[in-house]
Amino acid sequence: MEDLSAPSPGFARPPEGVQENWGAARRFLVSAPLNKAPAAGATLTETAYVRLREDILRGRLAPGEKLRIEWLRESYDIGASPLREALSRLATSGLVLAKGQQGFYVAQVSIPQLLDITKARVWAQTLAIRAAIVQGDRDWEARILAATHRLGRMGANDDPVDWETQHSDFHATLISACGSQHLINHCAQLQDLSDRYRWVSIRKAASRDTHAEHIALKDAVLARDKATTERLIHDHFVETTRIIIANDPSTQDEAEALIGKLKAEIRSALE
Amino acid sequence: MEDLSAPSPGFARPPEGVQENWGAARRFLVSAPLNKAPAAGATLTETAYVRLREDILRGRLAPGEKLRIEWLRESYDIGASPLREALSRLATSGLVLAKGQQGFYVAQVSIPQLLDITKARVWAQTLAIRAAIVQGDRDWEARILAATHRLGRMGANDDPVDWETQHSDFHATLISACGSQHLINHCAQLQDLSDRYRWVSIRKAASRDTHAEHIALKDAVLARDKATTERLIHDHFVETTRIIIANDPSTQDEAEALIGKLKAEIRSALE
DNA sequence: CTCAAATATTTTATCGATAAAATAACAAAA
DNA sequence: TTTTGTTATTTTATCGATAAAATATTTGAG
Repeated sequence: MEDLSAPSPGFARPPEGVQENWGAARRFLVSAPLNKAPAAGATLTETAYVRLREDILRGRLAPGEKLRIEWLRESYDIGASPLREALSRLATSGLVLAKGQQGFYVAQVSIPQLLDITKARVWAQTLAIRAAIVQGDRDWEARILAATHRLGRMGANDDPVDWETQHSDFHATLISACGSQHLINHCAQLQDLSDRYRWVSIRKAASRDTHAEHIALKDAVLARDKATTERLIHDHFVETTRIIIANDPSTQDEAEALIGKLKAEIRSALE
Repeated sequence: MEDLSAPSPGFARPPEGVQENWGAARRFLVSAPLNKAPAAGATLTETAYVRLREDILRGRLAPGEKLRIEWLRESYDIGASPLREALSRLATSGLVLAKGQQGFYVAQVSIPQLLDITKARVWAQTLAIRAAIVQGDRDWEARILAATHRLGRMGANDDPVDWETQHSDFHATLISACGSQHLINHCAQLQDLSDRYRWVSIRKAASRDTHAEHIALKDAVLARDKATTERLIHDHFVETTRIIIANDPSTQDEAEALIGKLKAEIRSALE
C-alpha cells in the first residue's frame, strides 16, 4: 500500500514519516483553493471542518500524517478549539483517527479498508437506488438529467477538482429520492471515504470511459429498470476499486482474487 | 409527539420548554450510574461523550432540550472544551443538534424521524444478517448462544438499563459476522437512535413477549435460514415502531396507515 | 394596548496560558 | 555496540478569560 500514501507530486512533503520542515506545506494549505467554500457567516469550526475535509480528501494531507494542532493553527490561522472540534467531527465520520492523549492523524489507507468501503457502498447505493426508482418523481428525473449534463460538459483538461464535484453530485442526485435521510447520509459518508482513495491513488481522472457508464446508469434509472441499474451500480463501483488494487504494487498479483471475493461478499447480502 | 418529550417520571424537570431551576437535574446527572463507564485513563472528552450519550439515550436529557455549556460544566464537572468536543461528536452521529452560534440541543424526536430510522435500520440489519448467515463461523454461533442466554436471564424486575445493554448486545452479536466494519458501525448508530425512542416512549420494557421473538430469531439465524430471519428482523423492528406510534396521541389514529406505508417503503428496496 | 426600537443580559465561540502526558534525546551500564 | 534508565523537549489536553453574537427586557411611540 506504499503507493497510496505517497506524497502528491508537486507539493513539498516531509521525508517519509517525519513531519519536520513544514513551512512549505503550510504555506500551500493556507492558499489552497476551496471546493466547498464555507458560508459567509460560518463559524470557525465549520470553516476548519470544510478545509480539513477538503485537504484530506484531495490527499494534500497524506494518509497517516499526524495532524499537529500547532501546525494546523498556523496553517489555517484558526485557533486550537475550533480545530479540535472539527477534527472530532471528522474522526466520527472516519477521515481522521483520534488517539487519546496522542493527537489526531489522517486516517490510514489500506486495501482491506478499501474493500470494506466498496462493499458497504455498493450495498447502501443498491438499496438507495432501488427505493429511488420506486419513489422518484418528475423533479428527480429532471435533476438527474441536469447532473448528467453538467458532468458530461467537463472536458479532460478541466480542473479535476471540479470534475470530482460534478461526479459526486451526479451520484448523490441518483439516490436523492430514496426517501431516507439516514441512508443518504450514510451514502455520502462512504462516498467521501472512497473519493479519497480515487484521489490519492489515481492521478488522471478517467483512464476508462466513465462517462459512458454514467450515461448507461442514467438511462437505466430513468427507465426504472431496477435489475440493470443495480448491475451497473455494482460494476461501476467495483471496477474503480479493481483498478486501484491492480495498480497497487502490494496487491496487483492477487487483484483478481480479491475482487472475486469482494463480489461474492457483496452478493451474499443482496440475494 | 408531545408524549415522547415528556419528562421522565421521578426527575425534576423545568416547566415546559424552559430550562430554569436546574439544580435538581444537575445533582441527578452528576451521580447518575453509568452504563458504559469510561475507561480508567480515558480523556475527559471521552468521559463527557459517554455520559452525555447515556443521558440522552435514557431520556434524562429530554429531546429538544438546550444543552447550555455552563450548565453541563457544573453538572459533569468537566471543562467547556472537552464538552464541546464530545457534543461535536454526538452531533455527527445524530443524537445532538449543533446550531452555529446558537449552541447545542438534544436532537428532537418526531414520528417522521422514527419512521426514517426504522426504515434505514431494517435495511441495514437485513443486509448485515444475510451476510452474517453466509459468513458466520462457529465462534459467532457460540457468541449468539451466549448473548441469547444472558438476555433470557434478565427478569422483569431487573434494572431496565441492564436489559437494554443485553438487548443491544444480542442484536450486535447477530450481525457481528457480516464482514463489514462500516455496516456494523452504521447499524450501531441506528440502534442508538432507535433505543432512545424506545426508552423515551415506552416505560415498561416488555409489554409483549419480546423474548419469544428473540429465541425465534436466534433459531432462524443458527439454522442459516435467510428468508425466515429476514422476516423476523423486519417484524421485530417494525412492531416496536408500531407500538410507539400507536401509543402516541398525535398519531394513534393513523398508526396503521403509517406502518403500512413504512412497510411498503422498506419492501421497495429489498426486492 | 400593541408593536417596534433600543438597551441590557445571557450565552456562545474563541483565544492565550498552563499542566499533564507522551515522545525524543541522551547518557550510563551490560 | 545494544540496552535501559533518566532527563529534556515537544505536544496534547485542559482551563479561565474575553469578545462577539444571540436573546430577553425595557422603554417609548403610535
